[in-house]
Amino acid sequence: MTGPHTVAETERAVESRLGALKIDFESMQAVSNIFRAANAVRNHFERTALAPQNLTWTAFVVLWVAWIWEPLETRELALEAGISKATLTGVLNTLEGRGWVQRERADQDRRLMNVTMTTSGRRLMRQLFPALNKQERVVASKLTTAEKKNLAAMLKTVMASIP
Amino acid sequence: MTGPHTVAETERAVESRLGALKIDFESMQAVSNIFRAANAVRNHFERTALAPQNLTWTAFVVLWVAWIWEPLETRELALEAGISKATLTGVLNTLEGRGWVQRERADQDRRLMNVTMTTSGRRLMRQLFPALNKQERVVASKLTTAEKKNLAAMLKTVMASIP
DNA sequence: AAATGGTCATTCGTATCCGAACGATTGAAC
DNA sequence: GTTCAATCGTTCGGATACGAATGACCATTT
Repeated sequence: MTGPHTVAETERAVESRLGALKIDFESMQAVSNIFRAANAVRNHFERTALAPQNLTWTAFVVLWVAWIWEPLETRELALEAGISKATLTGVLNTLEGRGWVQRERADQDRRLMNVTMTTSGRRLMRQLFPALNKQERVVASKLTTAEKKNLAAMLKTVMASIP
Repeated sequence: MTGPHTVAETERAVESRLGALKIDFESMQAVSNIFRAANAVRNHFERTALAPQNLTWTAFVVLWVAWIWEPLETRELALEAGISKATLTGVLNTLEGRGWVQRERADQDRRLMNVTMTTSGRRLMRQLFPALNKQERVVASKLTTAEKKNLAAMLKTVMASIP
């Protein structure tokens, strides 16, 4: 995941292309490492805990949100999972096709769609979530408890800075 | 991006489904906030600095790596950008179609493909990179310089923990 | 020089991913 | 009771995203 070039090499290369233009390298490094870490961790999860069920990270997140908060409406599920409604439609097709969730049109408001887990889906998550948490422990194993909390807090600060 | 439920509510809901099973919530929060932050920042960039050119974050990263290190081979570009060779082929088709990069088969080794920027691509990046760095500054604006470095370091620690 | 094992970018198949447009439905105004 | 703006999930179009298979090419061995 990490490229072969060092930070210093990159800064020199940027300066040679922009001259005197001021670039905030601390912000750049902080942000780019968020993306690198997210990709690396995501790939690790898909290769380990999620591989036996051939699940993508997104599909797992949707399944997890549905497991925790069911029954819930599609728009809530998309918001909580952090994906668009359009994406959720496709993911739900996948998950429903494998028999892990169910869609039902709401009685009161016929526009809404209620999502619930199936028995098979609940059984899967009871086994899968601890397995995934074990991998979360692995990727965070070199951080102290205080550092994990600090990391989460700083990332929340970043999100709170987005207009 | 952030869901409507609090951390405490989530932990209660997990415990009600797993009973006595031990879950490492600190690791879980640290990891899940990496994903949330990455998605939020990515969406912000695509809505602001990248919107005028209708560029995705991935396409920008590929363009950036090519700009800094050109000429370079496809496999190096994929490694440095953090995507697979298969994905890169599609992204390069997009970027080459818009006239920002060029592909040329290497003379010595006919298997290799060298990627270079076009004049139009270099002009774009000279304008686009400072605009993006401005947005990086925005999302990191509530962190001190020391915190930015600390954040980057902890994320590198996470990546180094992946087997 | 023919065979072989390795490496390269691409193609294929499948699954996300999103914005915009769409049809169905709702609730309120008149 | 009928317009009408708002909201729901889905569809559509285009762009990622990856593993596996593929065809081209290279270097080494026979």
